[in-house]
Amino acid sequence: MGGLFDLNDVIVEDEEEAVVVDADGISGSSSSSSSISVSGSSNSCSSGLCLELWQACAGPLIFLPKKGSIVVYLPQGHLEHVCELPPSEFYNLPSHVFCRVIDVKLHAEEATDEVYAQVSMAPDSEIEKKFEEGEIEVEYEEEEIEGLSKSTTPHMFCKTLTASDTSTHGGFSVPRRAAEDCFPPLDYNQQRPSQELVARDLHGVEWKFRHIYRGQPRRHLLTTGWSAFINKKKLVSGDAVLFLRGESGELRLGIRRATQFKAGVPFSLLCTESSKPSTLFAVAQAVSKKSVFHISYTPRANPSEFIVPFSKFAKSFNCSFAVGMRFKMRFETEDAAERRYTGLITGISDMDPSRWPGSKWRCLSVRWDDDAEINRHNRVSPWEIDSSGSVVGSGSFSGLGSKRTRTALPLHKPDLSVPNGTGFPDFGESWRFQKVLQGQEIFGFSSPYDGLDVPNHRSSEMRRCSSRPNGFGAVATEGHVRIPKANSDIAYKGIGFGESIRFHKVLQGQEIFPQPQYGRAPANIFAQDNNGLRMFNGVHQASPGNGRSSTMQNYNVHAQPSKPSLQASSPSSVLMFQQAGNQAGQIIGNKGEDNNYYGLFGVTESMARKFSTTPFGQQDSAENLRNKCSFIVSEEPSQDSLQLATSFATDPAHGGAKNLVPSSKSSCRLFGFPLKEGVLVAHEHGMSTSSASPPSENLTFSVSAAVQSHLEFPSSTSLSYTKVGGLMSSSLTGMLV
Amino acid sequence: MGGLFDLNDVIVEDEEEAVVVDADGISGSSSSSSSISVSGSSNSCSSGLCLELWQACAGPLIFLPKKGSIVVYLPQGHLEHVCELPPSEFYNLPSHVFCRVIDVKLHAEEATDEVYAQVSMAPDSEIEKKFEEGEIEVEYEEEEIEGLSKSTTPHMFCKTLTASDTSTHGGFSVPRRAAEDCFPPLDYNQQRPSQELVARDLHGVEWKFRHIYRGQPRRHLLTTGWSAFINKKKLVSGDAVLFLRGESGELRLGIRRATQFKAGVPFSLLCTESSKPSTLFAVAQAVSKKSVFHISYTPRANPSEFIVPFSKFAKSFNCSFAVGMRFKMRFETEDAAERRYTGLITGISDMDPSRWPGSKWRCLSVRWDDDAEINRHNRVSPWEIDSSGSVVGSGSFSGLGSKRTRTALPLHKPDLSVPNGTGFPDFGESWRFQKVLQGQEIFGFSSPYDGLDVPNHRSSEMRRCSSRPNGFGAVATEGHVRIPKANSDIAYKGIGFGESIRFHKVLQGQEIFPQPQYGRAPANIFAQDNNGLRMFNGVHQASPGNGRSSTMQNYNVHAQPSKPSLQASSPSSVLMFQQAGNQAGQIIGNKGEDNNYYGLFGVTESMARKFSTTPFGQQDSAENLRNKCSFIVSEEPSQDSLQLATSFATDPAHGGAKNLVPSSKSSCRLFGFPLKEGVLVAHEHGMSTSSASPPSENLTFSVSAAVQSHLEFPSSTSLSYTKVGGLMSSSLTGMLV
DNA sequence: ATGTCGGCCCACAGCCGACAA
DNA sequence: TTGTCGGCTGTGGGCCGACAT
Repeated sequence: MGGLFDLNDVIVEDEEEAVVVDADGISGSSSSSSSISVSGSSNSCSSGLCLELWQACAGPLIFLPKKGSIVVYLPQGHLEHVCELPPSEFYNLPSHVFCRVIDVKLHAEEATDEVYAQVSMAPDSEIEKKFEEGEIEVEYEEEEIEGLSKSTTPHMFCKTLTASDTSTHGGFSVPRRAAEDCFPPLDYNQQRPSQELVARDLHGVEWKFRHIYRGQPRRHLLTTGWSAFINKKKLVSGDAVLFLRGESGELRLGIRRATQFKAGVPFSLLCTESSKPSTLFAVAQAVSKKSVFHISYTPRANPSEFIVPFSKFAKSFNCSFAVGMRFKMRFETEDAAERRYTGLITGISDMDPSRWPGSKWRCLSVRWDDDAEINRHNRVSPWEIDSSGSVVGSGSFSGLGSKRTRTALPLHKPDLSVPNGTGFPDFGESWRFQKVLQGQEIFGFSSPYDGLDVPNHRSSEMRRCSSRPNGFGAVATEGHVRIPKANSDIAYKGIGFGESIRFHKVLQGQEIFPQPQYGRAPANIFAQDNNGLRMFNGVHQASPGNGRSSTMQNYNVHAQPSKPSLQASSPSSVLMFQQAGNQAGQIIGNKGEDNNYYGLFGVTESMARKFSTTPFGQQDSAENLRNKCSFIVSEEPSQDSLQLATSFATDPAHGGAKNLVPSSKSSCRLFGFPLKEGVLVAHEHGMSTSSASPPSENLTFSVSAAVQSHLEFPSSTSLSYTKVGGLMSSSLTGMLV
Repeated sequence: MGGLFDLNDVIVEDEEEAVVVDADGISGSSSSSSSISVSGSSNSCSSGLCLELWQACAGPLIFLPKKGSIVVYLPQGHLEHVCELPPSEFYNLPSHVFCRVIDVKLHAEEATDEVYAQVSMAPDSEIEKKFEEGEIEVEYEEEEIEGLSKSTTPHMFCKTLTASDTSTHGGFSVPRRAAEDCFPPLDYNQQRPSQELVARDLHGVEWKFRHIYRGQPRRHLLTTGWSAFINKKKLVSGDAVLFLRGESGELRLGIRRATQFKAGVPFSLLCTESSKPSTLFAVAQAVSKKSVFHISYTPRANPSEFIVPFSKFAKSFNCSFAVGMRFKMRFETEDAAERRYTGLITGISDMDPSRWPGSKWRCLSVRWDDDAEINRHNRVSPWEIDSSGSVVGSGSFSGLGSKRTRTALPLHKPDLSVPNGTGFPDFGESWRFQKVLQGQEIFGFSSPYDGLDVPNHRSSEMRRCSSRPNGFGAVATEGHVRIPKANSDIAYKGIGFGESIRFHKVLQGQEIFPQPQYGRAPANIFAQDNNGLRMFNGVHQASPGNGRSSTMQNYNVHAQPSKPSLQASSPSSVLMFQQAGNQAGQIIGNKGEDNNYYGLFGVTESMARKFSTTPFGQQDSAENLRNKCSFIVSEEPSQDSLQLATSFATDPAHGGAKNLVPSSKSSCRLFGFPLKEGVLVAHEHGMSTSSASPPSENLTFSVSAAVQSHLEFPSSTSLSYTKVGGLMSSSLTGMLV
């Protein structure tokens, strides 16, 4: 019995004390839960509740906003998240609110260890305006969106508890790898090596376990102290525990209860402390007054993603979705693993047509491929769909996801060197810009469809996806407003065109190194397979051969052998094109299938392919048009919008528009350069590639179409083109009657 | 081992289910606590939470208002009761609000079994008005005020748990009497008689215990099932359990946790569910709008009696309190027993002079005789003092409590045979009543003091105790408006003089049987010891020889051998006089001892003694004056009041007053007859004593003095003397300039 | 590699009368 | 009469390797 020591009386405190820790030293004042203030990407784990542990408990798929970052707040999602009858004021909120994250505090409920966050946000009208005008460029950092757990916490494991683990009869059987990876090494020379482990939970409470290596065959076990933990935490078979070894070797201990949305009451809450401080009324008030508001976010209790990173949201704006499209989505499986599921978009319609018409919240009706699964909504939001883009259906249809796109007509480029006072060109100025416009083009919509038995609706089915009924956002312009990295302390008042001067310089090195995302490796952008040009966004974590994301796997297989000229290594951030014969675009006008959208489409992949052979300048416009015009939907088929769309495409009388008609056939290599990516490139390459490209390559064009059927205010469409300080800026502005 | 049976698996449900029961069949909708609606004196105990059990758990001293009864709501007390910062509106409430009790729902907290009640009350301006005008007569039913447990629940016992009872080592030792009284009989022929007991707690949850009679010597024990109960309820040594056998033999089981106000957190709550629905703001709003409001009353958590039965409150208005007076008060001791404590009034002042000037809430500063005791306030409200009246101090002073008194000038007696339509005389009508009044008298204040070294303040110290700053209540009239019994469904609109006709009849039997209180036995009223006349209120439950209420014990000893003419048996409801030499009265003008009252006094005991030698008619007036003029206090010494007082006493020019000046030396046997007591007497004696007394003895006199220093409205003083229908009624009404 | 089980030990809940207050 | 204690016993927590997957 050598080496056996009794831990019976050194386990943990018996009292359930509320341990409040706050990394900022400013107490969260919540006595019933632990808390930590998260500022930026600070990984400080000194107190009980550390970011990594929180994120690990929340799960890898949980998005945690960062202080200073920009997010989109979705009232509808919030409504789903809380168990509160909203006041009528709440319904006056827009369907989405662009916000700057003021503060994020991490909490864990004292009783259940349920993780939640209290997020303070300030509606940001600047961002909103810029987004509407298409001036915000989506910065792509998946790390900001997805969880940090895997990348930043090397030594961790999560095990779903077995019946044996949770019975009173014995202890906890530690998987060998996990023990070797996370626990201090044992002296295996002893007959029964053992040691005492001390791990702190989310509240900073210490738990002590006897860790022994014994049995025949040998295995790692936690014995003494384990049942106390099980009992205190009320863990049952099916719940999961996770151990996490910090940098300095200290152990963290978290739990993930089994998701129990199925049969009625979730274990956790639905209506507990974490939902208290929200009070939708306060939110409604604050949002309408553009002042800071506070929400409580309990990610595991209700998977309603009502705070979405701006980039994810914006990207979804740029993606095409159509009935019949196939897609993938990531989910957490019951055993806390991650898994991709595929499904089919069966309809596109408002979730709540009366209260939030035009909202994209769960606007996609879907049917999942594996039917019997519950736990998944049959309505999803566009941004929930895997960012790698849509997946090819059964040979009949091609969805398109693009990494970097723009929204609609008209497009213009801001004056980078001589910003005006506001940072935005006003209406009068836009005419000035028109003079210098060049290389831009307006397309009508000619979108043959195939598959799905819906007859010729084509362009008449075009709808603009207006985020608000009054249709602001009808004019989208492209600017180069940079969204600062999430963890920055950059005052967001300062991010106007003044900053864009900096971009001017770094743009020098941009050239043909697009999208170096994730900061991990240079991007592999273009992959051409037998059928045409494909762009990948392959940042899925498919373990080769496990068959889970076989579709993506296949794309990788296709892409890699045929890699083109550019330096390419990791499959991150790759746009994906699909060859679909000569179909110029896919428009599914599935009239009436869902309640109030007749159909939805964007300028599709094949359209882009077609334009990809045009010379550079025009190319860019075409690409932008394709991207920006996706998701053009309005509530009713309107002759106005139809006329506008076709007039852009055909009427040369629109000021300067005729100059923008694309000629044809150029490389698409310069498509989709977010300015921020340029910055990243410059940083990564040390500004070393500053000279090669011709001046025109420094330009970024975008096209926005003002298509608005409800004319609550004068919609304008303008086109302008200006060159200032070596940078060309274009804007198309046209008055819509 | 015969007779042993295993109950281990039939104990109780392990799940802590919320059992909601409602005797009305209308669910209380509270899922976290049991509830029952109490209507009137319904003793229905069919559901889990029965009134008797609730009252037993609350304790015998807890007042539980009844639906339909009249109570006084005291905002200051409410403030002490809750843990809520009151809104400013709350401070605008009057210091006391007369209310009709609309509904009472009994609850018990699910987690702690803490009993609480949710009371709905409606401010009743009629009652308020009538009270101010002195038209309301205090009906005396102690049962309404005190708990019902003793009188209505015959088979019950309460035992404070010993260390052995609560240890895991053994079971619960049942006192023999208790077991025999409450439990089904055992078959004592068996060697170890045992049975299974099933008892339901406040929530209706069943608990099963093995009841065995064993050991040497034999004793009753609860074994199997007991520790489960202890553990579930988290009972510790010092807490008490109580068993209660209902009519149909079913067992009830309640707990009374040890009071733990001493060291910080009371076990129970301070801020739990029961305090939620109050929200002082809502109360403030409702009261100001005279609409129904709801409060939550947790009697054991905080002994703040902020709902007082009207009779108790009104009676306290009629009692004299003066600095230096000795008094008794009942308390629950730590072992859940009842005990009287005595103390000395050391000051009379506003508790919160700025916010509630003139409020009687805890207006008495007291010093307790047994010093070291905590748990007791050093400020008490007048109505908390034992209803039997004050107790004689250390030979220096005698307080006097009278059963039935009136308030102030002017007083009049209603027309018993011709009720007016409203049931209440208005001011004009009071003149009409004056005609039929008779036998009433007004006394000035001539109040020599002795004891306590305060110099000659006497009448100059006289203050009117105005319950509201504007001094309503300055004119009090006497009527015979009867407050219906609490449990009655009598519409309170109908309680006018019509009913008082009844009094007319029962008054016949009134004669000299005063204060048959508690409805238990004929009253022993007068007891004369060596030093003089004493009146007892001896309804304490002093177990002889335990030394707990030795003072009262002594009084009893004194009283009984010398009982006077009246039939007297139990020591209930006995007025007590104390001979204090020739000291005519005790007026302590302890100027400045408390903040804004210079002093306070009523017509004191010695005054009454002095008058007790006068012939009957005057006697009665004197008594009434003493009672009614008690608590005459104004914020400042006023010449007006002084003049008035002395003029009453000395000026024979006041109409009829000279007739009423007490001559001297008569028995005090007729002092202090509340009309209601007359009723009770009549009931108890079956109207049998209707003839013997001379006509004058059938009269009831009362004198009220309108002594108001702040003349916000014309104070009036009138005196009239009338004989109507064999009843003499007098009223003095004089206009005070 | 690890989930489950039987064997075993031991702490403690809990029933008993003895004893004393 | 009843509070506390020592004695006794049964239950179940919990550590162990065996065995099977």
